[in-house]
Amino acid sequence: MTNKLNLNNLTKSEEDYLKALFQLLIEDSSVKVGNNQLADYLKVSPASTNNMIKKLKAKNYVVSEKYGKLDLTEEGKSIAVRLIRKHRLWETFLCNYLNFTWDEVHEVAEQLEHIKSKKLINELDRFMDFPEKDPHGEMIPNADGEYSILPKITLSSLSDGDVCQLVAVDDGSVNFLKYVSEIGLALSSEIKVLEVREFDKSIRIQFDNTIETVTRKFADNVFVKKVV
Amino acid sequence: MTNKLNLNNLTKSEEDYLKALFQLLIEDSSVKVGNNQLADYLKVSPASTNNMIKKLKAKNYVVSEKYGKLDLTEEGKSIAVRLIRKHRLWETFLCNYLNFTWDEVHEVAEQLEHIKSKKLINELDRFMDFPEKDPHGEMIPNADGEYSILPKITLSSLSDGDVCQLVAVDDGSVNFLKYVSEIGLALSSEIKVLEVREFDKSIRIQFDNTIETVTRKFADNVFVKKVV
DNA sequence: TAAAAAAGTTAGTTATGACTAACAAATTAA
DNA sequence: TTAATTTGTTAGTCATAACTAACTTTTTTA
Ligand SMILES: [Mn+2]
Ligand SMILES: [Mn+2]
Ligand SMILES: [Mn+2]
Ligand SMILES: [Mn+2]
Repeated sequence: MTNKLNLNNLTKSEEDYLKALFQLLIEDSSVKVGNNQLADYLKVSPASTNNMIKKLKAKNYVVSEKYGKLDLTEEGKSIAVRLIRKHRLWETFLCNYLNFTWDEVHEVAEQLEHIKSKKLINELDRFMDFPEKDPHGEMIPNADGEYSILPKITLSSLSDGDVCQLVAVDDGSVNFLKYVSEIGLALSSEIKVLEVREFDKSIRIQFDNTIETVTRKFADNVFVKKVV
Repeated sequence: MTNKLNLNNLTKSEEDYLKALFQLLIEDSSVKVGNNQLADYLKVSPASTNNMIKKLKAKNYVVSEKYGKLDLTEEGKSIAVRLIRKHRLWETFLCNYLNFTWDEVHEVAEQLEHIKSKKLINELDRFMDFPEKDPHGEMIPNADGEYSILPKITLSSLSDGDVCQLVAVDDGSVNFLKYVSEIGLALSSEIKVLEVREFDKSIRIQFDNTIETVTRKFADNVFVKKVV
C-alpha cells in the first residue's frame, strides 16, 4: 500500500515550486520545462531551483534526469491542483463577498492558498455553493481535484475576421487587469478581430460598439473561444 | 514625524512573539514577564526568545534592560492588537459561516492571522456586520485597535455560594473546549458554586439543573462575571 | 550572608531557502 | 565538427529561526 496522504508537511516554498512547475507544464504539455525556465518563472536564481528540485525529487514529487527536463509525479500534480483549487476559491470569495476587484485578488490569494485546513477550503466551497469559475474565468477544481479544461486560445492567435468570446484572462498582472476593465472588456465579451497589423502584430478589435487597438502582449494574456 | 506605518514587514515569528508577550502582559499587568516565561509560553528554548527579543528591541517593539523584565512599546502593542483582531475575526467567520465548532477554529486562525491585507480583514469585519465578540466570548478590537476590556475573573477564584455568568473561555486547548460543550456549559451559562473542596481545589458547580464537579485546572480556563 | 536555585545570556550548531561565482554538459551556429 | 552560447550543476555565503551546552547574573533559601 502506498502512503495514504503525506500531502501535508510541505513548506510554502515547496508548494510554490510544485504549482509553478505544474503551470509551466500545462501551458504547453508538449514543450519540456527546464531548470532555468522554472527559475525565470519564479524569479529566483537557477541555483535555487536546482536545489529545490533535488529536494522535491527526494520526496517523489518531481522526476528528472541529470541535465534533463523536469516532470511532476502524480503526487506532485495532485498537490499543485489542490493549491490551484484553493487559490481560485479564495479569489472567488474575495470578489463575490468581500468587494475586491479582479485585479486585487491574486496577491492575497497567493498567501491564502497556503493555509492548511481541508475543512476550511471545502466549507468555503460549500458556502459559495460550489462555484465553477474564478473571477478571471478559470475553472475551479473540485474537492477530488477534478476539473474540466476550458477550451481556450489566446486572442493573439486569431486572424482577420475571426469572432470570439472572452473566456478567461491571465491574473498575474494588476495593471493588465485594470486595463482590460477600463477599455470595457469583461468575461463573455464578444470580440471581432478587425485586423492584425503585420508591422507590430497589434490587433484592431471590435466589441460592444467599441473599436480598440491592442498590442500583441495584451492579446497574449486574453483567452478566447472561437465563435466564427 | 515618526514612521507612518512600518507595521508591515514583520515575519510570522516576530508577530507571534509580540502577540505572546502582549497576552502574557495583560493576563496580569502587575506581574512582570521574563524571558523564560515567554519561552515556556511559546514552547521554544530561552535562547530562542533571548535572540528574538534582541531583534524586537532593535526594531523598537520591545523594551527591557539586560537581565531585566520585558515590556512592549506602543508600536509593539499596536501590532499585537492587530493580530488579535485578525485572529478573532477569522474565528468568528469560521464558526458563523463555515460550520466550524469552537474547538476547531483556533488552530486555523493561528495561520489566518498572519495573512497580510488590510482590505481583507476590514471587509471580513464588514461582511459579518462588525461582530463584538469571538466564539469564545473574547472582545474583537475594531479597525483602530480599540476594544473594551470585558470584566472577567476565573471560575477558580470564586467561593462557596457565589453565582456567576460564563463570559469567556480560553481557546487554546481543543480538549478543554470539547469538554466544556459536552457537560452542557456555553457562553452566558449561569453557574452557582456549590462547594470548593479544600483537599484538591475541585469545585462543585450547578447550572441548568445540572450538577458537576470540575477540577481547578478546568476552572482556571473558564472566565466569569460575578452575579451575586 | 553564603550556597543553591532560577533566570537570563552567549556561543556554537543545524535546517531552510535565498544568493553569486565558477564550472560542466548540452545544444546551436558557424 | 569545432566554437560559441545556453542550460544545468556545484560550491560557498548569507539571513532567519530553531536547538543544546556552557556560562553569568539575579534571586531565593537556608
Ligand atoms: Mn490568481
Ligand atoms: Mn484567477
Ligand atoms: Mn484563538
Ligand atoms: Mn478565540
